[in-house]
Amino acid sequence: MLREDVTEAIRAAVFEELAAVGFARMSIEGIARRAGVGKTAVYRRWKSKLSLVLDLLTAFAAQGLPAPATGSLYGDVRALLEVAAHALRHPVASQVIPDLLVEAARHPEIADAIKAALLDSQQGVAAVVVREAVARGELPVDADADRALDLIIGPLYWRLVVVRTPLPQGYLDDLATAAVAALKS
Amino acid sequence: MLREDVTEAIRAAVFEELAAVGFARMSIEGIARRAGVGKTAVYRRWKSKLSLVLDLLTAFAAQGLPAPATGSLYGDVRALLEVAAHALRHPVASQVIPDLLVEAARHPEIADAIKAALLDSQQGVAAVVVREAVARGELPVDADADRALDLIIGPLYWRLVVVRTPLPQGYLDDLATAAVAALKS
DNA sequence: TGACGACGGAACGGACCCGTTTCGTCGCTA
DNA sequence: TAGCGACGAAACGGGTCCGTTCCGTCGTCA
Repeated sequence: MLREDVTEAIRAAVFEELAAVGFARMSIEGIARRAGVGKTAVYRRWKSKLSLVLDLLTAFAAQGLPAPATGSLYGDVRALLEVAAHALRHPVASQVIPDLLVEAARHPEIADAIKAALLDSQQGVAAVVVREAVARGELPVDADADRALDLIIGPLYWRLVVVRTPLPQGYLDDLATAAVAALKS
Repeated sequence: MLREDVTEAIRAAVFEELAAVGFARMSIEGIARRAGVGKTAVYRRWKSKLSLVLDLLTAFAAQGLPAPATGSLYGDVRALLEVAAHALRHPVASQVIPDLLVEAARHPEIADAIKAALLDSQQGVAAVVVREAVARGELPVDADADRALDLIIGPLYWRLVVVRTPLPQGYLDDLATAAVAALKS
């Protein structure tokens, strides 16, 4: 009989707190405070900070990711970059994702959850894109999907999350062209 | 008249503590404990956790990074990847660097220090590599050094730090080939 | 040999958080 | 309308860390 609106307020607060202070500094008291809720309401639902975050991640994983099907390798790559750039430009996501990736190195549960929520679906999409490009004859039959993902997402992630420099006009088109050239090499 | 051996022990402890628990969880008490030193010795030298880390970063920045000069674009790119992979495979560095990058979003001072310690020197090296490749006619005259760095380092960083999957045999060679193809596109 | 100063250790009051318990309130549902 | 249960608030003892202060020790230099 837990009230759903309270549950949702807590979930939202976790997300905001994660972005604001990061997993390491995040506290149950802080979450309850931000959610306008008693600590009891939080502990009634989750047993620790970690399970709270894992719950959020698995909910996110359930969404899945649609594979693009534009009919050309360039089009598919460009679409992938668009989706990724949109996600990584989100101020909250661009803060939360790297933070959790760092914590993943210390908490295997987080590593597993992130793998399930983000990496697996991305790798799945990359596999589909590569397979279709091979079927069209755009890539050799021994093309590797993991390598493809590295070449497509890597530069964008580096630029948006690590360097954090604004992208020039047309940069995604440029990256897509470069990635296709790299894939065919 | 501060004892240099104590100073050095503290610096080493900061590095280890940073790798073990991250900047957010790191405490002066923990550093002193790990260094086998009184808190007083730390506060006598630095005024806060932040200045401690900034000091470490600027010391690191002073080292600089030599630009490769192998005589070919592929050779230079391959050499860059080798150096970066060596650094990012280091268990301590691969923990500390992403952690500080995340904190950089919350502390402008850290962002500046990282830019000076890592990004600027890398961008400088990339600029040299691109300029020489242009001089050799391997790249068009309008080749962009920032884009080059994204294409070279991005996939490697993504793979080593985000996905954290072991690299297959010959993967650096492969990445170098792919990066060169991307650069020429 | 005496004075100086950095040292490690211990303690300070204050802050924050942990996870738990108790309380009175409020909104369901029977 | 009576009862049940989730709610927010507050307090609990216990923990860690903050930045500071005091102390007794030890090495150095005059």
